[in-house]
This record gives sequence, C-alpha cells and structure tokens, in this order.
Amino acid sequence: MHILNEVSLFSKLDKEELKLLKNISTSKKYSKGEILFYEGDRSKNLHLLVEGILKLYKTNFKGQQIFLHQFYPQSFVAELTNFEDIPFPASAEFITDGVVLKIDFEKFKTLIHGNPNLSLKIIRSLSEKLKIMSEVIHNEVILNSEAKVAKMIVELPELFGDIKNTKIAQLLNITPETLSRTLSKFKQLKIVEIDESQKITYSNLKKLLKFYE
Amino acid sequence: MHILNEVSLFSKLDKEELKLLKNISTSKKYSKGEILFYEGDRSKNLHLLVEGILKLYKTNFKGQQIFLHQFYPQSFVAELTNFEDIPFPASAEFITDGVVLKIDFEKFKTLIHGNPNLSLKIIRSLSEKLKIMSEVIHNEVILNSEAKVAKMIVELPELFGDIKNTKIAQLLNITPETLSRTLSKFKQLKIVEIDESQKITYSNLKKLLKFYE
DNA sequence: ACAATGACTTGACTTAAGTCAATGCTTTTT
DNA sequence: AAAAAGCATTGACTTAAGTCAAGTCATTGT
Repeated sequence: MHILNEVSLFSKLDKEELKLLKNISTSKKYSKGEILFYEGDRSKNLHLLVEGILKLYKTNFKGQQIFLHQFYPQSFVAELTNFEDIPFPASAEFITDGVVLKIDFEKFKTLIHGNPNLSLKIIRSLSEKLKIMSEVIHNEVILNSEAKVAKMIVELPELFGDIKNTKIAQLLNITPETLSRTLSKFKQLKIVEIDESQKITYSNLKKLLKFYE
Repeated sequence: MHILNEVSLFSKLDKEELKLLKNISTSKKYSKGEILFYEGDRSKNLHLLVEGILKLYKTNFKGQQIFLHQFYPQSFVAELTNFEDIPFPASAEFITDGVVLKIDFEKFKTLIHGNPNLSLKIIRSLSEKLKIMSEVIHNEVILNSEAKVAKMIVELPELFGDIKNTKIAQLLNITPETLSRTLSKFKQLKIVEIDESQKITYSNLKKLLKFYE
C-alpha cells in the first residue's frame, strides 16, 4: 500500500487527485539525529511528517539551540516557508527515526485551489501553527525562568522523573543550574514536593499559577 | 456606499454573498488610543481592520508593554482567536483613529466553506501572520540589543530622526538608555554617522549585518 | 521670549540568568 | 564490583540589560 493512503489529510481526495499527488511527491526515511533542514535553507517542497518525532529549534548568536517545538505525525512542517516563499526560519532534527513526505509545492497549490476540503485542511494546519508560535512567543518573551518552571510543573508534571532534568531544562531554554535552583526554591517554599526519583507533586495549584498568570 | 464594497478581500464575492456578509457584520469606529481588545479577552467576531493603524502588544509580569506588530488596513487581526477558539494572545490599541469590521465568525465559516476564492484569501492571511510571528520570535528570542538596533538601522534607517528615539526603543522592546548607548557605540566604532537631528547614515553595510546575521 | 516639559546622554548601581568549577550521586559499561 | 560517564547541586563570579538619577539639550505653550 502506498504511504499516501495512510495520510488522513488526504483521505478525502479522489483517485485522480491521489494519483496526481503520488506523481508530485516522494517519501524519505530519516534516522534519529538526522537533520531535515537547517534554518536559512530553501526548499521547493512542502514537508509532511508521516512518522517519527521532529524537533524544531533556532540557533542563537552564541551557537546555542533554542528549542521551539516538537512535531508529531501527521503534520505539515514549516509550511510557512512554501506559502511565503522564504527560507526556513528554524532547523529541524529527528529525535526518533522518521518518514517525511516531500510534495512539490507549486504543483500542490493547484490541487489546493480545486479542492475546498483540502483548503480547509490547510487552513486548520496554518492556524494550529499560529497557535504554536503564539505559545512560543509567550513562553520565551513573557515568562521568566520561574514562570517557565511553574508552568511546566502544572502542565506536564509527569515529565519530572520521567526524563532527566537536563532535558527538561532544554525544553524550557534555561540551564540545568537554573532549573535546579528554581526547584529547590519551590521546595523550600513548600510549593512542591520532590521525591528521590525527581517525581514532583503539589497540593496548592494556585501558588504555582501565581508564578505565571 | 457600504463599507464592505471597499474591502478588497471581499471584492470577488457575488451579490448574494455580500448580502449575507452585511447581515453578519457590523463596523465600528475607534479613536486613537482606544483598545480594540485585551489579551485574554474572548470574541465571537472576526476582526478586520478597515482603517487606521493598530498596535499589537503583550504585557509582561512587570506590567511593561512588549510591542509585537503594527497592523495596517486591510487585514484580519488575531484571527487565530477565532480559528482556534482561544482568548486573544495579545492586546490591540489604536494608534490613529480607525474603523474595524466585526464579522460573526461562526456564520462566516460557512461562507468560507462554499467559496474557494475566499479560502485562498484566508490562507494568504494566515500564512502572512505566521511570517510576522516568526519574525517576532527571531527579533525577541534570538537577537540581542545590539543586533536589534543594527537590524533597525539597516531595515528602517529613515525612522531615525523621523520619530523620537524613545519610540524606536519601544518598537525594539529595549530601553531608551540601551538604544542611546548602542548608537554611541556604533558611532564610536565608525559603523554609523549620526547628525544633529538624529538622522543616521552608514557606508559599510557588512559591519552592521555582522551584528545580526 | 521664556518657562516648562520632554528627549537624550551618561554614570552608578541592580537584577536575572548564565558560566564555570567543585563535589557528591547515580547510572552505565566493562 | 570497579571504573567511567553522566547528572544534580551549590557557590562564586560574569554578563547583558534594566533601573535610577542627574544633567544637558531641544521643543512647545503661553
């Protein structure tokens, strides 16, 4: 079975459209750690993540990675690049093995034009991206380190103890030292409890919310 | 003449569609300084800026405004709110008198569905927004103060001397002191020349680009 | 024209977070 | 089980940018 038949985005295309799509697209496998594209690259293809997890990040002037988002299947990746005809504003690296479908965007556009259902899918995808970027702006521009940590404890408490704190620090774009100091502070203020295996619990949600709302 | 007839976004609608649109929308005048919406507000309406200039900003935990973008007619404003059904992620204030068309979004959606041309306009608008937000992220997360100033000198040199440096500092989300010190530094390094009326000139573009690329 | 208000500059200080280094703990490898 | 590598914590220091205050210059209102 062709990979396109498994892509729910295209489930409502008719046979003719699917045939066209097959002609204008190719799928490619990637291994964990491979780069799909670098910030500044250009591409004529629309990228659809079909399998695997993809990390999107920017690099600052000190050469450090600024984590932006993790993509899961099935989603278009950085379609902004195609619609606005600009270089990729960030880099993308596979953090698991994965598969990407690359679609000739110029030809795909005609498919969009003639297919209202597909247009709506594109609209959905673009507006989801907007939401993601709006959250990135909020997290990175408005929140300080304490707020980031408090928010993470509330929204993804299960991460603590599950992945290493250095990884959590990476997701928050703060240093492990700052994370450690912030957690110590919260513990000392009796806002959270942290057990031997770094698992975190809290009883008073309001106290945490105060740090970031 | 009805205001809708002057909106190019809707120029390709037929008479029936225009009539429907008139029934589901109202226009409202705003004066300079008035707030169109606050961060956190919810709205069932899609907002189209028809006249005037609108400033979009967020407020940080110190109560300071973080400037994000200026909107000019004609553009949808924060349509993300409608498409994702979330509160406004930022506040909007008129910096001139203006007019906004408010469209009942639920009803507008049906109009989009039946009209491929309108779908494409929406896609255009959403992808423009993505580009704007991508730039905001780059400016606020990746660039430091010197980089911001250098970029402003290259991209909008005419602003210097035209508007006050305090205003420029606001656009860059830095303090006037930092702007002043950065400009002094550039002047001292012979990267730019600044005349009595704050007009700025430079001869070596590369030196400026080095600060932010 | 002159007072008053606002804009720009500069210096001294503060602050939030990062950096660097040392130490003690866990995992993992062998 | 011992050695090595990686992780977490803590203290001392650095850094970029903001804050505060004072002084000068420029613009505006009467």
